[in-house]
Amino acid sequence: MSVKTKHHYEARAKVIKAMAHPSRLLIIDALSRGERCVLELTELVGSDISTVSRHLAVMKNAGLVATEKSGTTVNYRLRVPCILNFFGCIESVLKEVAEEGRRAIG
Amino acid sequence: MSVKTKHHYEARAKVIKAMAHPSRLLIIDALSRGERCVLELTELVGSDISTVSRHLAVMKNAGLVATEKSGTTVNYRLRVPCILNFFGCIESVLKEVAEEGRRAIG
DNA sequence: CCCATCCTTGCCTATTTTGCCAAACACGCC
DNA sequence: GGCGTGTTTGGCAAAATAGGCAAGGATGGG
Repeated sequence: MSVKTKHHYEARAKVIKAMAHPSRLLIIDALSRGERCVLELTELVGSDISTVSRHLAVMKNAGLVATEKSGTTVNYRLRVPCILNFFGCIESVLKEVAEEGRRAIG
Repeated sequence: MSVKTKHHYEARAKVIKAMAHPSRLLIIDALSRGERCVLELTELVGSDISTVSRHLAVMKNAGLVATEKSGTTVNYRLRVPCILNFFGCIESVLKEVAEEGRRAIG
């Protein structure tokens, strides 16, 4: 089954790191509804276009997204849709934390 | 459904960030097979115990793990087992990347 | 009370990440 | 070739992260 070498964990971590940023999660969310070019994503994220371009480069390098050129614009799409399943689990983590907070108060 | 405020993405990112490190993935892996104390995890990870303790603190703060004291030792356990489902998806990302690499060569 | 054990925290340094601006690059069009 | 639009990259500064050592709790045993 799983081999669990140090390198293996590093490879996994690289993929997860590529998601571990608010703007990148927003981008994933947007891409889950279809392809988007850099400019569109820039408007959604609200950072400088160079910043968004770099976020996308990180995600692409990790294998999360793929690109397709169309004239002068570059369209990004999700490459492995199963990452969308993460969010349900993340929500339940947040929910647990919230409940704990509530218990601590009341 | 999902509200998608900036704060929402930050909260999600915090949880994912808490996983985005090789040692922390190793810890999650270990905890998936049962509770472990700090010392046991330290041996598995191979870093200084203070480093491991801090990794655990980050993960706890994010809601990934919970603790239970037993005498002088502190046992950590996974709090939300669904995060284990991530790994299957991560593997498929890595597999895609590997295939792409192979295509690029041959 | 003192000690040993287990864990966490303070402090410091090295590294990585993030983000912007400006410059470069790519492409289609005239 | 020159221009405009869309994207990436170089360079830099600010901030966050990681890791070790040493010091500081906490807890149970004698």
